[in-house]
Amino acid sequence: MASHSFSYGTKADQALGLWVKLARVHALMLRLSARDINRYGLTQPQFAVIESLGHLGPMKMKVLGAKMLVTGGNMTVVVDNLEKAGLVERARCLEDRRATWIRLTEKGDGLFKKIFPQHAECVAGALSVLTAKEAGELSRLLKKFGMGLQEKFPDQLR
Amino acid sequence: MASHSFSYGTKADQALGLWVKLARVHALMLRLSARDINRYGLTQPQFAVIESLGHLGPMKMKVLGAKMLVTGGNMTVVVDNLEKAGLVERARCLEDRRATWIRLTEKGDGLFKKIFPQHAECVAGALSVLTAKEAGELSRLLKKFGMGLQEKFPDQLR
DNA sequence: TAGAGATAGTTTAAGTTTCAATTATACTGG
DNA sequence: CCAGTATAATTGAAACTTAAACTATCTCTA
Repeated sequence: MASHSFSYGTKADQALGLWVKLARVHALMLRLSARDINRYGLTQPQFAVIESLGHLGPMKMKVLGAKMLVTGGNMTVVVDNLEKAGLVERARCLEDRRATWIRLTEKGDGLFKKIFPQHAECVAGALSVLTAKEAGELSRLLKKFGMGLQEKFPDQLR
Repeated sequence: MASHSFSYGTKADQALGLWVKLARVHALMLRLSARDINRYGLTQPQFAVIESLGHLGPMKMKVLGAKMLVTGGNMTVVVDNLEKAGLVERARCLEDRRATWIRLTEKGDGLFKKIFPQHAECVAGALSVLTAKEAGELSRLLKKFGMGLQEKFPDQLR
């Protein structure tokens, strides 16, 4: 990108270059995905909550947050908005009264079943710019990358 | 991930799986990167602006926004905050009076020169969970992915 | 050359994100 | 048993993001 000015050693340069590419692809995919989701009146994080609950069943706020790599204070707002829309509901946890169960309402479950397959198609369409082999390889590398990060920086990643 | 409940065809499933992995790695990297940047009193997007200006020199709001894949309305706020901090400044563009040049102040340039190399090291450290060969392959795939998306969905990507 | 349409940047409103502080509850070692 | 500590969720403040509306300016064409 920057064809001039600075260089901080091959390794650091490569690393930054890769990070930029990763961020760029992520931003592009996020935009495509969000546009699709918006058509159903949901935001990206709202959809992520519905998707998690739809696939894995009711779970506590904390688990939901961990699944989304999002800090706690945040889930409250997202769930608040979904609750206002009548798509999820909170229920007291009896064994641990600090905790709260979140689950889809009937309406939420209906929405999930309706829009999820369409959204999956949308993502698949985007991914079709890669061959199956490339997608497989990319998937493998991303998995190793993610696991490696979790392992190497357990503290800095909360 | 979801070991049960739903399946929407191998292709869509794989696509979603890859998208989840990509989002996860991005979130992890973003967190590491942001923690590092915060030590210098900057947010991630503020740093991105300083980095662009530091590497490529003064540019207009629009170009800055495009470089960051961010909608226009947004740059205004980020630049506002950087201007308040005395790190960048606006200057009227004489040829086109709708446009504005953004450039680093002396203070902003000093900060850039000081923190950029350290941040590059931080990113390189994170990336070291992959071998050089893997990093090269990942970089290639991400590049192809990103270019492919831009080519296939020019409209949906603004 | 005047008017129509495009463009650069700002503003506004709603949502998301993080961090830090707070509340309520649970756990645990002396 | 109970004081100290840890945990689950919420709240509040500051920043970011988007989309849409708006202002000012430019450009192109009839």
